[in-house]
Amino acid sequence: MKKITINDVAKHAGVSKKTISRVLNNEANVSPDTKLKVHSAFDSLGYRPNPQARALASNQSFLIGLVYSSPSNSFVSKIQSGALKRCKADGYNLIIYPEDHENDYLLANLERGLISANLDGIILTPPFSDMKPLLDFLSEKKIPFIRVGGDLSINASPSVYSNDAEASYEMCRYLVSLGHTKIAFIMGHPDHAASHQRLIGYKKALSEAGIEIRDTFIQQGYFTFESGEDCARRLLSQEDRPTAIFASNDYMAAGIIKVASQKNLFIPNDLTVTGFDNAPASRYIWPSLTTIKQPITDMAFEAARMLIRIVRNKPLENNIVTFKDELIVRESSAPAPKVS
Amino acid sequence: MKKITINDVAKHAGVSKKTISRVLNNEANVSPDTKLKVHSAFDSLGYRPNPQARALASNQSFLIGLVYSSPSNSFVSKIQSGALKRCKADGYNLIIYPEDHENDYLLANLERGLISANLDGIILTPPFSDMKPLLDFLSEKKIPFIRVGGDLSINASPSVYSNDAEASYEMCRYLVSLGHTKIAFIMGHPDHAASHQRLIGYKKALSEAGIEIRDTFIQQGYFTFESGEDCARRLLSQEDRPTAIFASNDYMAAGIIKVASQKNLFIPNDLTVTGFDNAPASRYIWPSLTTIKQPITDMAFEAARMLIRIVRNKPLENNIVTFKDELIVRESSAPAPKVS
DNA sequence: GTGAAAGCGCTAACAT
DNA sequence: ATGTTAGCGCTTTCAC
Repeated sequence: MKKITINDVAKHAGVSKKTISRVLNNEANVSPDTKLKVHSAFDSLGYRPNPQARALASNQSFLIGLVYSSPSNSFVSKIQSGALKRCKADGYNLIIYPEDHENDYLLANLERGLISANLDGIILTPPFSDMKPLLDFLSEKKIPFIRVGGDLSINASPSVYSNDAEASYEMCRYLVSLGHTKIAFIMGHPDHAASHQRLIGYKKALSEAGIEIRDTFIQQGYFTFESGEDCARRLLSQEDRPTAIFASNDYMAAGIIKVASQKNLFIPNDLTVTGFDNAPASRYIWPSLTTIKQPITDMAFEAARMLIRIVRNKPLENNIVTFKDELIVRESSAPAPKVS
Repeated sequence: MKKITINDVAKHAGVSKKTISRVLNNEANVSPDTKLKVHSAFDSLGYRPNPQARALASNQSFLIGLVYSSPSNSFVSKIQSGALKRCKADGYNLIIYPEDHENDYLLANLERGLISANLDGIILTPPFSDMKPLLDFLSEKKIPFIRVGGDLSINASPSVYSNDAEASYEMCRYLVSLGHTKIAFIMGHPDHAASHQRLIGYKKALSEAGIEIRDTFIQQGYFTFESGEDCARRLLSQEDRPTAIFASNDYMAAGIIKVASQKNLFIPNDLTVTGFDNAPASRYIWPSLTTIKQPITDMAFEAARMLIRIVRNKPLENNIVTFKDELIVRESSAPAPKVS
């Protein structure tokens, strides 16, 4: 079975191969009549254009890169599915780059990998969306990129963004509304800009409510289950322990619940625990977690859409697109216990 | 900044471009001397071969497809990272195809997608590794593929495989050794061959232990948290309820734990619950799950390795490679309660 | 051990 | 509205 090429189709349809190419690329200036002929030739021959040949001739690769760190499987899954949906619809393939952002040779490896694949554009997710050297490198090489969830103050390039500070603020307002005043906060990995934004929201909400901010109630976590356990142990062994703990992601919140259960604290009656991200695990654990849902899939979809516009030299409607987070109340939060 | 091509390098090194090509592809018949010259030309010019041009000329795409359904983020994550590691090391890019295996147009869509990308080979994971029409289609089109975790009886093509029946058998033997006799089983999605294998292991272990197999103790689940809840409700409302429930994956086991907790059953003392897969959630929930760990990452790595050998027409050492699963005992299992 | 010429399957630029 | 020519950057074939 020989491979069918554009020449075979041209012969079969009785036109030049340039005309075939025109039909393939939906260019103007093809009569409806010939278009029909060409399409029927496609069908009867079962023709599939060779993407590598197109790529070479048109100096595009139709390849988009997606760079991410993988602390959370659910985040990765959502970001992939959103980006993929848009890419496939536009005829692009998605190449994934899961990278350990703490690797020393990260930048060199990544740069080599990205360059050698000859990508048309790159989607950067946290914490890569905030790595200035990487951003500068891509700019210099004139490789189009888009940032997802980065810090807007770092770089003026096109970004898709969700307001972490605001979502965190909303969560804390909710906790305050339940009557909590001893609210602890577990930070995310410091390399992620979002971690700092979430802290800002926490502080703002507490200040506005007239609640004193205690340093001992703010613990540094790293987005892992184990770091959540560690922070919980430190928090719950304090003499005047918090009645609510807000963790910067759901895995850390799960760690808190484990430690609390081991200490025979009943959740949510003895202790309110909330998370961030709406990971699948937030539904699987018991009690299920009150958390913040970010529209990650939609954000990735939009990021891919914008990137493809950039690649094709079409103007962007907006350089920054913002998405809204949502508070999801489940079983792990309850009114503060009455003071004894 | 102009793109540098093989011609620039040839000029710079004072050799023909064929020689450059030889060095690029590690072919024989290049003197060490010229090889050195060429490499230094690479460095000083910062040359990166254009993958699309190589692809076109050599009639390869250096693209591997990975097809999977996504019931479990952790499974997807492991399979991706294993396959990716091997692919990148060999100069291949991985294109992901997350597909809903229950979609009516699945086969047509998938076939079109796989063909048009011009992949060199395809990695098939469950339940796609067992879809005979798909396997036949790929064989007919002479697209190399490898199956991961499929049913060996369906197709004689190269496969990477783990013995689900045996792992399930081992888990049940463990439950029996704890003194359980009322052991229930929650099946996985019936489209997955592994689901049936796991049932076989369950039946074998119980029979060997002289335990009667009760139909009411075998429930049909679908690998989702919710299906686990449903099955648990049916199981735990029975008059003579089981003292141990073995779910075919961890998400369903999490569903059991939730339902049990709501019924004030204390795990593991009142009820033993075990899962399968060693998903991250199995550690995050409380009590943590006794489960089966499959070496998914290693299996995917091996699958990619074998596939690339096939693509390159190198002989396979073994057509079928088997991996061993491992029982992981955590907190959710305990000896059977004494009969009252 | 090295090179010249041809060509992979498509698109770009310029006719007509 | 359609065709002609050239060429994308590499590998292949075959010569030396």
